[in-house]
Amino acid sequence: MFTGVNKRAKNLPNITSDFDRFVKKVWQVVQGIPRGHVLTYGEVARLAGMSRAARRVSQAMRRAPKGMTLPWHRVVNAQGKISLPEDSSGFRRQKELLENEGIVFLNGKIDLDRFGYQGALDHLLWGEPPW
DNA sequence: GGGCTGACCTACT
DNA sequence: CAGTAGGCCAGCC
Repeated sequence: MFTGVNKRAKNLPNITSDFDRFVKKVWQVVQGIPRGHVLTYGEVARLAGMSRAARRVSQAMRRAPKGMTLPWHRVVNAQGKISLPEDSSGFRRQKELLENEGIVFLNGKIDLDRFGYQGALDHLLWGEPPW
């Protein structure tokens, strides 16, 4: 019986699972986030075709090949906050990268209406940068 | 298989 | 606004 049909074959890289496809889509989506804007994990998941896979987005980004340039710092949680321990080097690096793009933190939070998905649309439609 | 852990999210108090 | 509860699902014992 083929009980393993739907299982991911770790040792057979040419067999791609739904999750593998999701991972690659996440890379594309993240690479498409314009400078000076952010998306939430949930939005990235939805744009990558799995609306309930927000917790998988970080996994996907960590899997990016070494040479690949991913603006991973442009992904934050739904509260507009950096989802890393505040005392970690990763937190400081992400915050610095975002601030270098003109993103403003207010009480440790990014205003998603300005810098998030909707803000990016407004920017495209009206040509008014949020910064 | 079972249990536990996350760079999460939404809904509800 | 803060805190909680339940849901989510791949990966790693």
